Amino acid sequence: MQTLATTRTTPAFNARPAAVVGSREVARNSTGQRIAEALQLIATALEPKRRIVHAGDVIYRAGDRFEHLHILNSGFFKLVSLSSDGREQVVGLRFRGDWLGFSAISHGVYGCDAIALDTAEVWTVRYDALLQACITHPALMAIVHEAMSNEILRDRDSLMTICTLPADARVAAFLHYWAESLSARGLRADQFSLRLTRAEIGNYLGLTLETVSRVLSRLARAELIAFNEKSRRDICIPDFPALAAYVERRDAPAGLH
Amino acid sequence: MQTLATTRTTPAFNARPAAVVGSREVARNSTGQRIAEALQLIATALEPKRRIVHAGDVIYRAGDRFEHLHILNSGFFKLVSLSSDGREQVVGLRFRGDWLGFSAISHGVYGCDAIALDTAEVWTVRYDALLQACITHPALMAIVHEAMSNEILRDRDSLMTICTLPADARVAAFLHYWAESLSARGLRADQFSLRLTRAEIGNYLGLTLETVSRVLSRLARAELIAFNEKSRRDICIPDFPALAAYVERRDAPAGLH
DNA sequence: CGCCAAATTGACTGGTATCAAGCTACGTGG
DNA sequence: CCACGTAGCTTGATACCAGTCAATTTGGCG
Repeated sequence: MQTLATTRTTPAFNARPAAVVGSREVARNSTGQRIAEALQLIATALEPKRRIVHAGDVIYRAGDRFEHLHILNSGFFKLVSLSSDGREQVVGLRFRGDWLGFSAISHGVYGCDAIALDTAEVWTVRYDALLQACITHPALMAIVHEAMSNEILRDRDSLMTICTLPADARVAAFLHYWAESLSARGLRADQFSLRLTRAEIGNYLGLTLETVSRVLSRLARAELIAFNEKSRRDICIPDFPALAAYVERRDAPAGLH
Repeated sequence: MQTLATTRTTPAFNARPAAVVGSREVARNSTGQRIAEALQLIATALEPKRRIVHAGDVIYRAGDRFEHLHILNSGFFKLVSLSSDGREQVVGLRFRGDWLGFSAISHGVYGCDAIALDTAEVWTVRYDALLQACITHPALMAIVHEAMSNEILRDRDSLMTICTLPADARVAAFLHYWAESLSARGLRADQFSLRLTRAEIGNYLGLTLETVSRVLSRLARAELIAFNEKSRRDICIPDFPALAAYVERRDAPAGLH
């Protein structure tokens, strides 16, 4: 990895302390609070259609005409793009409070498939109704812009992870991201189910499923993670800061041979 | 590359015929028209501050307080992110009509550096003024949302390129993207200057500068591109469809050993 | 002219992909 | 209840693409 010239001062970036809270807790950290407030406002200002979907359900497909945006009130989604020559790519993951469909605004057509990873509650609003409501509720416009802005930030983070990290660190970064997303929403982050197959994780990270599997085994051997006996899709993260440090250092903490 | 299950119908995706026009022409293709109209509206509704910047100039840095959005009226920019542990990543490129700073909305702080790649004209507007104007000019809100939506789409495309294509195709895809961006803005796309070093291209694509250099040499040998004598940063694309086909097929058209 | 950044090219290395075999969990039907 | 099929996962052996290291060339500029 080589540097790109241009001298600069280094901005201090941030890392919120990821407080692990019990799974039944109401979110009380700031991010969780903001998500809850945003959902509250959406609920009252827009009266979205609510529905429950199940793992594998598709709420829109690439090519479908765009008229609605969707907000995830609970559950997990993956977004999958398909290129004209048949390459498939997981381009994003979605959690409670996240929006789905922004990328369709510019072309009037969805650009990817949105697929539920488990049972989820989806709120749906008409885009034109949203625009109307944004004019009467400036706070709503702020929320929408914030959500789009966050999506852009998150995409850049993915790009950075994939372009600059070796396989081990990529998988560690993925686990870190997932845990942090849970934590920010007041869900327990020290023990959770991945809800993605090794193939899906690999695709998302630009790796093969075999590499993901090997890395997970290695991380477990190094005790940065642990598998639940029964179901190697359920993992524990005994020491979250150690995982974060592993991503940054990109070398093994004694034990990873 | 393996498939991710989930049977599906394949949406027909698109590819606008990239008309190559002379460099002095006013844009007449639809994309170029829309960019011109958007700029027009921004100019009249917002009266942005205009200024000229030069190659290497920085219009904002990661960590700077966010108050303004910027629109590129001419020239080229790169966006560079820096991770907390010092990894640098080119996370985007910007052309005429593109906005800069969306990713700062959610945190109130810019998340990357915006650096001019040559002489450029930048328009700057206060974000709060823009929000006001969006309420009185719904068309303006549509333009802003469209721009953010496009940015998200573009990021996903990058991710797909980097995750699913080998080095040769990535570089070809990059050239394709650059040429198409020029073409959409009414600039000549069959012959242009790259304005990025090999290191910057490599960083953007998740490759080393040596690999980029080798691939460019190979593409030239295969006559998919040609270098300008003097300055190997100026390239010709004699057969644009052939380049596009090369990206999709991901194997060499006779001659590339 | 001489310096320095950028680019090219070659030789070698190493990290992931690929190919392949076998294991585990789970659901279905006999 | 068990046999069987299948999807997901693990692990090993091998291949190969791209990274690393290094030497050299090219071009821009004071």
